Amino acid sequence: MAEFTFKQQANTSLREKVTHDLREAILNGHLLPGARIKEMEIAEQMGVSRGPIREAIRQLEREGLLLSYPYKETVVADLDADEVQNILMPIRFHIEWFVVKRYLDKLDDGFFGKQQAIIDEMKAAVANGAKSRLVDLDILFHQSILEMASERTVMLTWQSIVNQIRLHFSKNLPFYNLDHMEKDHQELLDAFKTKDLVLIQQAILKHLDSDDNLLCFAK
Amino acid sequence: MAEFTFKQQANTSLREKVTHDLREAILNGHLLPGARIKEMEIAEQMGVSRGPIREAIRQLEREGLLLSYPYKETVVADLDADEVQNILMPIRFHIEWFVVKRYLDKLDDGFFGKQQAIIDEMKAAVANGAKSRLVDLDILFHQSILEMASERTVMLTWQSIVNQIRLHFSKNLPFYNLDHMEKDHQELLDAFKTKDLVLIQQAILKHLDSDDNLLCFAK
DNA sequence: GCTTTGTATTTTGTCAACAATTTGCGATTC
DNA sequence: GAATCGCAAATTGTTGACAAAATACAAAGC
Repeated sequence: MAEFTFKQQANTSLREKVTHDLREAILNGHLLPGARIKEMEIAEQMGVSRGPIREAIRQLEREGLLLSYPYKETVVADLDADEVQNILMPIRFHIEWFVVKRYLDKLDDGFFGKQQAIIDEMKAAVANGAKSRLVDLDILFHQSILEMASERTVMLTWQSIVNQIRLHFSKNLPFYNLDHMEKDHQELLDAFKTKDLVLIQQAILKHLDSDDNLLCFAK
Repeated sequence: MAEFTFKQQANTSLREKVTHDLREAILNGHLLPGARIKEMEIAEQMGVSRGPIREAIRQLEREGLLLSYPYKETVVADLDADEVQNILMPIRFHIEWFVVKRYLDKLDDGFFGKQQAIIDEMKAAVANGAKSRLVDLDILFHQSILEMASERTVMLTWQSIVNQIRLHFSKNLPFYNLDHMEKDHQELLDAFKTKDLVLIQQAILKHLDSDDNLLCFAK
């Protein structure tokens, strides 16, 4: 039996907690696109000084969630559905394909089990109408693929797009037909299980397309 | 004739100047990968306080040039040539293709003239052996394509990869055969001039490949 | 000699005050 | 009454001081 060890302490700085809370507020729709971010207001509400707030703003600006105009104001960004579909989603597809191709040998039963558990929870979430949980599960499914690689550039690229994708889906959830969700991801997972790169590529491409088609107002 | 107007004042904050100078120091190789960034040291050298330095660090972290470990240190990132070639360059290709496809009507003589001027300067730079200028010109050529769109997501994505690409090329310049440079870009521009999307796509794909093949140690 | 412990130093993280800039608004002028 | 000006308030930008954490290193114990 493995010897007992303590878990690593979190050791998160205030800045990271602020970034996290501010990000969640945006993703959960408590701060809507166009809403002005006043540093002092948020600092008081959180009970911290403006320093960590400002650093968080710089980070979220890069994540595409905030727009900052020097000396003027910073506001919550608005996303263009078309840009998300035609720029960010294909980038996600691309890095996913890169990782799967390169780390094919890491596609083991442990991985498949984890993915299957996510899909099963999707099924439950669809049944319960737990829509926001579905968005999280979708992100989780795709992120866990990328985490196999744990390559810096992969994760950095992912982080620079993931929250825009998440916000887009949260915002447009009413326009999506969620019933497909479980089936689409199951097909993707089944393709992974074959370990056949041709089949996997086809499945990823199809997954991308299916997302596209679900968007009612797609151009 | 157009009426005379004054140019917009720069109105750059200290934070932005610090970010710029720090970025240039990294791109010009004055701060090598692994080098530790000490906030106080840089603040003293620049004659500013640590606030703007810290905000610049947050930004450059997101640009992939710095790595920050909370409560410990931040160091200059090292880039994996393979990741740049297989992740970042295809992303560049992708957003370029997206922009050209969508803004085909903006491909006018003014645009072609600007691009031709860049290529002409490439020719001169190759002749003079002005290598670092060549890297700038390559970036400039591709950036001016994206600037046609002035779409937020396009520019944000570009900014999150451009400096990694620039650093990669600066670093690996000795391994590239620069003679191709002018010819490759001329082919791309000629394809744009046809306004034929099939030809343009072929040219972009070929351009991506040619970059790939120039890399002597490519896997 | 090697490990462990305590301590000084260095460095990062946070804060609260101050400066610079923008914005809102009322007074003034034509 | 519309435009301009000047001032006050609000907000962002910057700073220097203080707090917390990590590191380096010497001393103590085995």
